[in-house]
Amino acid sequence: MVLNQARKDILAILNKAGVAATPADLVFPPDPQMGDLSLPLFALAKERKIAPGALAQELARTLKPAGLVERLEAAGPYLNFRLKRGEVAKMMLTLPSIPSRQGRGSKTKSPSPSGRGQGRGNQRIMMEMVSPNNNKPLHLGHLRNAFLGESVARLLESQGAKIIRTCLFNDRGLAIAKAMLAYKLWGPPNFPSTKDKVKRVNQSLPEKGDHYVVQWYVLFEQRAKSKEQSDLQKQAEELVRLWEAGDKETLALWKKMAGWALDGINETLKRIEIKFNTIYYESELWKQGKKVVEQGLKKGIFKKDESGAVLVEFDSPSPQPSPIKGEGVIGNPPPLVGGVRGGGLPPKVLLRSDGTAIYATSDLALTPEKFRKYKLSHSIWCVGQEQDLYLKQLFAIFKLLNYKWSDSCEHLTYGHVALPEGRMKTREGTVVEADNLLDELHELARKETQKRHKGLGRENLHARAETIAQAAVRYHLLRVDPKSGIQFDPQQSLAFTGDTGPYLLYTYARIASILRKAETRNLKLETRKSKSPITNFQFPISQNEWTLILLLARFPEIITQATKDRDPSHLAKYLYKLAQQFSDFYENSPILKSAEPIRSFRLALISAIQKTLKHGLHLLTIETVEEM
RNA sequence: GCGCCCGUGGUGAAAUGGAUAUCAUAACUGACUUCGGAUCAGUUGGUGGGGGUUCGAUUCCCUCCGGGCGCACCA
Repeated sequence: MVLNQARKDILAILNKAGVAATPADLVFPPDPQMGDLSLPLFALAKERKIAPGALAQELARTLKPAGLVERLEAAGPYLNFRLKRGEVAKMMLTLPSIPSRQGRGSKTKSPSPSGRGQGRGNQRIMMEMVSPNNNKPLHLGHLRNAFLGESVARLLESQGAKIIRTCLFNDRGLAIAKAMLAYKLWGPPNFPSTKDKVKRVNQSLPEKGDHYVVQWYVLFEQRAKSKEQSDLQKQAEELVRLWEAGDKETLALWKKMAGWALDGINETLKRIEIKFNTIYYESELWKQGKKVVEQGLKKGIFKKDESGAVLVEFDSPSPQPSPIKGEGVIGNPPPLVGGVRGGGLPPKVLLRSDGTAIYATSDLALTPEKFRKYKLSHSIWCVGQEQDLYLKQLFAIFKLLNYKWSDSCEHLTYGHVALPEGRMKTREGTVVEADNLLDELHELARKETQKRHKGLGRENLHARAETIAQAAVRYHLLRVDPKSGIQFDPQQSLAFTGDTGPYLLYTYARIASILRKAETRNLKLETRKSKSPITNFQFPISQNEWTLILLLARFPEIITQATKDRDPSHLAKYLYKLAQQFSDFYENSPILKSAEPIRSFRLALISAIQKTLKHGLHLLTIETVEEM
C-alpha cells in the first residue's frame, strides 16, 4: 500500500503547519505532469481569510518535504506533491520475477499488491445469481447477471470474505405450465418415447433442450392471444393446481419438460464456467414456503382477503435501508433503490386465491434456510432492477417476521439489457440467447485467430477463440455501471478493437511475449535484492514509466472501491487505462534492446503490469491467453 | 396517476462538488528492414431547457421536456 504511505507522509507534513487534512482531501491532479497528489486549498483559505493562491504559495514555501514526498509546489489554488520516484518504484517492484507461465485457466492468484486483509475475515456471504426459468434458455440478461454476480463475488473474496454461490431454478409455476400445456395440446404424441430417461433425453430432441421447451411456451403465448383460445390461461392455471396436487400425468410431463430445460441451461452454465456451491429448486421449496405463510397467518402478520388469497400489507413506512453492522470494505452496500418512498409499500400476495404458490412463497422458505444452514453473515440477491420493489417487499416481510438477520439482506441490482429496437421479450422472440451470442462471437474470434496463426491445431484454436469470445462479452457487460441499462448493439458489442476485452487480452499476450523472449535470451532478472539493478535507482524514471508505476500503486484501492460500490466497472476502466498506458510506453521505449540496468527495470515494470492485468481480469471473470 | 432509475460529441460510455469535461467507435490523415498492427499517433465533434445553492456544478436542490422500469393471484 504505497499510496497510503505517501498520503500519510503528506498529512504529517501538513500537520506540522497546523493544517488538518484527511486522506480523502488529497486528490489526483487531472494531468500527471502537475504532480502526483494534490490538496485543493479553497476551504482552508476561506477559513484563514486569505486567497487560496497566496495560501498555496505560502505553504509551498514553508513546508518541508519528508518521507516519500520529494517536492511541494503551488499551482494556483492547489498544493501539489511530487513523490520520490525511485523510492516508490522500489517499493512497487521489489518482487521481480520472470513471466508467470500459467496458461489459460490457471488458478494461481497473482501476488498483487492488493493485499486481502482489510476486510473482516469471517464474513460468510451468499450470492444468489442467474436464477433461470425452466421454460426458456438463458439470454443476454442472464449473462449480465451471471458475470456481475460472479465478479462481485470474486471482489468480495479478494477482501477476505467467504462466498457461497447459489442459484435458484424457477422450475415450477405458471410459465412452465404454459409450455407444458402447449406441448400437451399440440405436441407430438410420443415424442420422445417415454422410455427415454430424463437425463439422456436431450439426445433425442431435435435441438438443445431449453431451446426446444421455449418454443412451446412461445406457441402458448401466441395462441392464448387469439380469442378462440381465451380459456388457455385458465387451463394453464389448472395445470399448476394439478401439479401441486401431485397429479401423476402432470408430474410426469413436468419432469420431462423441466428436465429438458434444465439440461440445456446447465450446458450453457458450464460453457460460461459459472459454478455453484449449492443449488435450489423452487419445486422443492414451495411446500415449506406454504408453511411459513401459514405461520405468518396464525401470527396475524399475513391476512387472507375475500377471494382467499394470502397477502401481506405494510402499514408502517417502508424501512429505510440501514447500513450493515460491522461496516467496512464488505459492509455498507449501496442503498436500496426503487420501490416506494415515504408511504408504505404496496401489499404483496403470497398465495393465490386457489391456494397455489407463487415465486415469493419459495423465497420465504429459502432465505431462513440459507442463513441457518450456511451460518451467513450476509446474503446478496443478484436480480434485475425490475424487481427492486419485490425485493424491498421481501426484505420488509423478513423484518415483520422478526428474523434476526433481516438487516443482512442486500439486493444487487442492475439495469436492463435492451436491443436497439427495444426490450427483449421471449414471448415475441426478440431475445438474444446466450448460446447464439457466444457461438457468433466464437466464430468471429476463431477467424481472427486463424488469420494470425495458420498452423494452430484445432483444439488450441477452439480454446483460444472461446476465451477471446467470452472476454468480449464479459468485458462488454461489466464495463458500464451496473445500475445503468445497456443497449446491446451487435455491431459494437462484437468488436474486438478499442475498449474491449480482446484488447486487454492482447496487451497481456504482448507482455507475455516480451517476457518469453527475455527468458529465452537468458536476460533473467537478477532477483537477489542486493544485486538487483532495480533496488538502486541511479537512472531517471521517465514520465511514462512513472505514470505506470503510480497506476499500479492505485490497484488496491480500485479493488476496494469496486467492492464497496458493488461495481466492477471501476476495475474495468482502470485495467483499460493501464493497458492503454502500457501501449503508449511500449511504442516509445525499447525494453529488450535497452541497456542495463534500464532493461531489468523495464522488465520488472512490465512483469508487474502483466500480473496486475491478470489479477484484475480474473476479478472481472475474464481469463487470459499467453498468445493470441 | 404514484414511485424508482436515467438524459454528456453522430453512436456507446467516464468524470469522491475541483484545475483545460476523459475515452472508445464512426469519418478523415499518418506510422511496420524495429520487443506482436486485435496496435499507436493526429484532425473534426459534446454536458436536454430554465432557475437556485457554492469560491467552484456533468455532479447537489427546484421545475419543465424526453426516455426506461415498476405499481400482477408473473418471475
